[in-house]
Amino acid sequence: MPNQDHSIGCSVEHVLGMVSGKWKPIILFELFQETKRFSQLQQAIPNITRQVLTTQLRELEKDGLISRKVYPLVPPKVEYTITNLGRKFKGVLDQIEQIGESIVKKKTTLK
Amino acid sequence: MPNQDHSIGCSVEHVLGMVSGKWKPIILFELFQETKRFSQLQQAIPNITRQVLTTQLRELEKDGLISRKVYPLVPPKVEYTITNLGRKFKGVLDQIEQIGESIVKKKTTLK
DNA sequence: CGGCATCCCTTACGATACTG
DNA sequence: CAGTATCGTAAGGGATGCCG
Repeated sequence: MPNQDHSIGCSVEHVLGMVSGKWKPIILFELFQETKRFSQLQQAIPNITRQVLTTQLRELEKDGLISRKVYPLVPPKVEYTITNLGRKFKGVLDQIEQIGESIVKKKTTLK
Repeated sequence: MPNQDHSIGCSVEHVLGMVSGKWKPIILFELFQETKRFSQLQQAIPNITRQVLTTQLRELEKDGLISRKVYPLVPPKVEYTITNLGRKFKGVLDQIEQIGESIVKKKTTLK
């Protein structure tokens, strides 16, 4: 059943929600570069608490955008890697970034 | 000052917020097609209350994605039109829609 | 090191009733 | 027709403390 109606809008809403967390775009930008440990993400993103970082990572993992690998060591070591699905969002976020720049540019031009 | 740090993530977050309202993508899809009246949007989007539709439209207008034209008539007539800035989001939303489809396809393949 | 449990606060969203 | 005003609820995010 091909959808012509609002199931389209519905799926868009769902996918949009996958990257709409307050810190998710930043986390993804970090992981687009390379696989990183939890502590590396904490350092790369100051102002985020462990609790919130954990939550956002869990959601990204649940939605299949990143994968989580635990090394059974003491002390613990956990690595987060972008998945193929997660990589598909790079184009989207880059476009959004460009729109952001065009808005900033327009603002400065106005003054 | 060219930004290498998180002002990038910050602007992305801001732009993302512009389209992250629960109904905003749907509203934009409607207005990508053509200028529409308030009542047309209501009919096109069942399940949305007037209050919420009004709020989302006001936010889209405030962020410059749509423009609002009031015809001083009785009964009132108000038209909403996508702006140039708003049109820039078409590519983003189309990409997101494609990702959504790829996810749905993968799910059915798994079963 | 990388969590989870708990509490709090703000915001988004929604239902309903009234109005120029 | 196209709103505003008011109220209620739920979710997202944040601060802090404990744990294997």
